[in-house]
Amino acid sequence: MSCTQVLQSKGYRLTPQRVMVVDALHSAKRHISADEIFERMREKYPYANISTVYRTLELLKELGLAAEINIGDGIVRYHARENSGHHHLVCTKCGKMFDLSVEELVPLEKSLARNHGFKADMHHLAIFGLCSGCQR
Amino acid sequence: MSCTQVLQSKGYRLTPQRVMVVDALHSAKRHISADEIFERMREKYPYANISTVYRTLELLKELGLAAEINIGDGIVRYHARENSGHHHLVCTKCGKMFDLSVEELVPLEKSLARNHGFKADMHHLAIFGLCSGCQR
DNA sequence: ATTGCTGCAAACTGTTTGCACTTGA
DNA sequence: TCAAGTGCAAACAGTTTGCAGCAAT
Repeated sequence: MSCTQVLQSKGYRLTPQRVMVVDALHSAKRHISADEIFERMREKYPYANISTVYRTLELLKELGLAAEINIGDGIVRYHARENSGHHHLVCTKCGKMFDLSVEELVPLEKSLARNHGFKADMHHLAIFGLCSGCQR
Repeated sequence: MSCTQVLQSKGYRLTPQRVMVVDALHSAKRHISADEIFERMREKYPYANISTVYRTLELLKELGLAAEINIGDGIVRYHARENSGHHHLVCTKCGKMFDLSVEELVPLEKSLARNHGFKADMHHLAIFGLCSGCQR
C-alpha cells in the first residue's frame, strides 16, 4: 500500500499539498530537510506554506510513514520509512553521508538485548567519524 | 592535565565564567544542556550571560574537551570528554537514558573499518529503543 | 597596557500555533 | 455540507553576533 493510500485509508484527506510532500520525500534519494521539501513544493505550487510541510511531516511520522534523522547540524532531515533499511555514516570532516545496512547492526542489537534488556529501534541511527578519503 | 589547565596552556584566558562552565560540565553526572549550565552558573554569579556559556562550550568542543549529544528532542546536551567512555540508550517511551560502555561497540567499530574504511568516532552515540521496563 | 573576553541587546533560524478561510469527502 | 486542512502572521526556543566596556595576562 502506497503512502498516499495509507493516508486515505485512515480517513485523512488527500490534499494536493500532502501529495507533494509525500512525493518530495520519496523522490529524494536519501534524506531531505523540511525546507528542501518546501522548495520542491513551491516549484509546483507557489502558494505553499512551510507550516503545512511541518504538519504533514508530523502526520507521516505519527503514521510511521516517515522518520527523521538528526545529525546535530541544526537541520532535521526526513526520509520515507519503507526504504529505511539503512543507517548513516557521517563524515565529520567533509560532511558526506554513507549508507550502512541494517544487517551490520544486528550483532550490536542482540548484545543490547542480552546485556541491557534494551529493545533497540534502529531507525534513526547516525554514526560519526572520518570517511576513508578524509583519514589521510 | 585538567580542563582548565589545558585552556591556560593554550593561551586562553582563565576567566571565572569559563571555570564555572567547566565546573558545571564536570559536576553533571551525565549530560547537561547549555541552559542547565547557565542556571548553575547564575546561582553563583547572577550577572552571567548565556551567550558566554555558548561561547565557552564552542571553545571546549574545538579543544576536544567537551562533546555534544543530540537526541533529537530539540535540546543539545554536553559532557566533558575525558569521562566520555560511554554512550546512551534512550528509551523512546519513558525518555530515560542508560549508559552503554564503549567496549560494547568495539565489534561494530571494527566492522565499520573493515567493510567501509570508515573510522568511527564513537563519542556522540545515542541509540533509541524501548527500555526493559517499557517493553511490556 | 593590551587584547581577549564578557554582557547586553538585537538578530537569526527552525519550528509551532491561533485563527479565519478553503476544500476534499 | 462541514469538519479537516491550509495559509498567514505572529510567537516561540535555542542559538549567534556586533559592539562597547571590562579584566586576565
